[in-house]
Amino acid sequence: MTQRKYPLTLRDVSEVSGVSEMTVSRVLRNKGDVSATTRSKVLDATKSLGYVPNKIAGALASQRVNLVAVIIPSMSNMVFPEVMTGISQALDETDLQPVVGITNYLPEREEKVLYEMLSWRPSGIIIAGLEQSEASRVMLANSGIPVVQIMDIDGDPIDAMVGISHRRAGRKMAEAILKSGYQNIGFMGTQTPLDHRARKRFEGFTQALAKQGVEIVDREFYTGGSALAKGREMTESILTRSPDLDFIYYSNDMIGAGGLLHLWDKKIDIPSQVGLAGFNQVELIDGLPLRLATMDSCRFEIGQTAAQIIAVRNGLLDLPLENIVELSPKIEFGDTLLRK
Amino acid sequence: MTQRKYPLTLRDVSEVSGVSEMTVSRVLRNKGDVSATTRSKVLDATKSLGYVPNKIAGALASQRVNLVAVIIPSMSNMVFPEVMTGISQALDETDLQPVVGITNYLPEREEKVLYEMLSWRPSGIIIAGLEQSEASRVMLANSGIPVVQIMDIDGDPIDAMVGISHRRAGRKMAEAILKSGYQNIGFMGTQTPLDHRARKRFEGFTQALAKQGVEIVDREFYTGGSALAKGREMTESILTRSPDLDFIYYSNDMIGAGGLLHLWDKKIDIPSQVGLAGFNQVELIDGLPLRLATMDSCRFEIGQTAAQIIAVRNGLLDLPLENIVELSPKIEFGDTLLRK
DNA sequence: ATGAAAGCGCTAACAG
DNA sequence: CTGTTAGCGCTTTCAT
Repeated sequence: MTQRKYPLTLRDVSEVSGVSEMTVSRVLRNKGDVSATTRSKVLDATKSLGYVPNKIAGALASQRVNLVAVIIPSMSNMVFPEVMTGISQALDETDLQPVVGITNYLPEREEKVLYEMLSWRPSGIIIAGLEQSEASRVMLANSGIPVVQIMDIDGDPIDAMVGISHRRAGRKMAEAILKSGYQNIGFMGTQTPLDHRARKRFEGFTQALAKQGVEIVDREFYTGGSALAKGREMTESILTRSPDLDFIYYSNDMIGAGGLLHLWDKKIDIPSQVGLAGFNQVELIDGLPLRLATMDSCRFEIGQTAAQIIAVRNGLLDLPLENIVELSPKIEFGDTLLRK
Repeated sequence: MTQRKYPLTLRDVSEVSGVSEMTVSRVLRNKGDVSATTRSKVLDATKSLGYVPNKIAGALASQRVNLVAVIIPSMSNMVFPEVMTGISQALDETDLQPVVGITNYLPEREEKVLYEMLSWRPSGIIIAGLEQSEASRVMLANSGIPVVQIMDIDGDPIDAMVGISHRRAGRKMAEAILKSGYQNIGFMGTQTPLDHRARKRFEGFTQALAKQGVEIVDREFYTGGSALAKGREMTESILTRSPDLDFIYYSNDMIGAGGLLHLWDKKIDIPSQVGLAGFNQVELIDGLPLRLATMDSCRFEIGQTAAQIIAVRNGLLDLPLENIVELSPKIEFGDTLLRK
C-alpha cells in the first residue's frame, strides 16, 4: 500500500506479479484472453502497489484518446450546466469523457482553448455556436475529428450541428405576444455583439413584429452585474421612460425574473397590465410569485444529441442520427403571458 | 491551408521548413535560442500546414503535463463556478490549465474521477472537501503530486488545504443572531449526509446556541428540486408548524431567497417579525426586494490560493504560502438580520 | 493464453 | 545556434 518510486509503471506491476508487461496491460484493459489465475495475480499486484496506468503513454501508443472536448462560452450561465449534463449522460454509455474549455465569449480566447484542446487529440469536439473566427474554423475543419456545433442552427455547420433556431424562437414569441393582444412591446437584453444567439432571437422577434406592422416601443441593453438586479432596475427605468408599454420580452429568464419582481413590488398587474416573457426555462427561478413565460431552449437534449453524434462517429454507438438536428422549443405561457 | 494526412507531425513541419525536428520543436516551445530566420521559416511552415502539436507525445517525452485536476461535487451550485474563476485566474499567470471533474457528491464517483484524472499525470490536484473515501485518500497520498483540499479546514489535510471553518461560520452566525435578540430560531437546509460543509455549519450553529442555553425550535431538510421553490414552500410549512419562530437560518442563499419571497408575499415584516440568514453570498440573488443576510464563503480566494499553491509547488510561482490557509468569512447583515 | 519486438510523436541531453 | 541519439510508458502486431 505504501510506495516510494512515484510514477509506477507497468514494469513494476509486471515484476511484482511475475507476469509480462503485455499481459498486465491486457488485464488492465480487459482486452484479449487472460487466464483467471494470471488475472488475479495481476490485480493483486496493481492493488497492493496502488498502480495507476499512464494514459499519456497509452494514448500515444494506441493513437486513441477517450476525451471529447467541449468548448463553451461560460459556465455560470445556467444554460451550459444543463448542456453538460446531457453530454455527460450520453457519454456515460461509452468510455468517452468530456473535457470542458471556457471562452468567456472571447473569440481570441476560443482560438487558444481550441488549439490547446486539439493538441490533446480528442475523439471529438462539441463547440457552442456557429460563429467561430476564421482561424478556429480552419482548425476545426482540419482536425480530422467529428465536430458538432451546438445551440444554434441558423447558419452552416463545419461538420454537424444540433440546436434550435433562435430566429424562429424570437419569431414564435412575437407571434404569441401579438396574438394575446399586446401592442406596446419593449425588449430588454444583453449587449448583443457578444451573444449571437440573443441577437438572433432579437432579430427574429422584431421581424415577426414588423410583419404585422408592429415596431418595438423601447429597448434596453445591459452588460455585467447581477441579471436579477439589472432586470429590476432596467424594468423600472424602461417603464418610467415608456409608461405605455404593455409587454416586455427579456433575452433571458434571470432579467425577466428581475422585471417580474419589480412589477410585483409596484403592484402592477401581470399579465393584464404588463405581460412578460423570458427565455431558457431555467429551473432556478421556480419559486417566484408568478411563473415567468418563457421558452424551453432544449439544453439537455442538445448536449445529449451532440454527444451521441460523437459516439456514433467513433463507432461506439449505433443510432441513426442526422448531421443536422433541429430541436423545437415550445412556449411556456406561465402566469405572465395571456393565452389567447 | 488545406491538408490531407490528418495527424500532422513535427516531421512534416521539419520537411516543409527544411529545419530539423528538434529545432522546430524549440521554436514551437520558445525554448532555447533559435535564429530569427529559422524561426520564421518554421512558423511559416506550421501556419501553412495548420500543424497542431501533439501534447500526448510531448507530455510523455518531457514527463510533464501542464494540467491541474480540479475535482468538485457539482457545477450548478453557484459556489463552484466562482472557485473555478479563482483557479483560472491564478493559473493564467502560469502555463498550467485546469481540468474539471464532477462527482455529484458521490464518493464512488469521486474515486472514479480521481483515478481517471491521475492517469493523465497532472501537475497537481485541487479537490473539494476533506472527506474522501479511504481509496481516494490512498490514491491522493501516493500520487506524488501536490494535493490541495479546498473549501473546508475542519479536519486534517492529506497535503495542503485552503478554506474556511464551516463550524466557526455556523457559530458566528448563531452568535450574531442571538446578539440581535432573536430567540426562537429555526434551521432549514439540504439533506446533510451528502454535504459535509452544510452539516458542519449546522453543528457549529447549534453548538453556539446551546452554549447560550438556546435550542433550535424547528428544522426542515430538503433534497433536490428548485432551491428557491423549496425555500418558499418549506418556509411556509415551518412557520405554520412553528408560528412563534422569529429567525430562520438557511444552509444556502437560494433557499433563503425563497423564504424571503414567501415572507415578503405574506407581508411578514423582515427583520423585526422574522429575521433570515443564508450562506454563500451569491451575487445571483442581488435584486431581491431585500438583501438577505449571509456570509461570504470566500470562494474566489479559495480557488485562487489553491491554484497558487500548486503553481508554487511546481516552481512556477514564487510566493510565501502556508500549506494550511484558513480564510475568514464575514457576516453580511443585509436587510434581514437586525444589527445590534 | 502469453511473450517479444517495434514504435507512437515528441523532448532531454548531449554534440558540434 | 543547430542536429543526433535515445528513450518516455504504453499498445500493436506477430510469434509461440
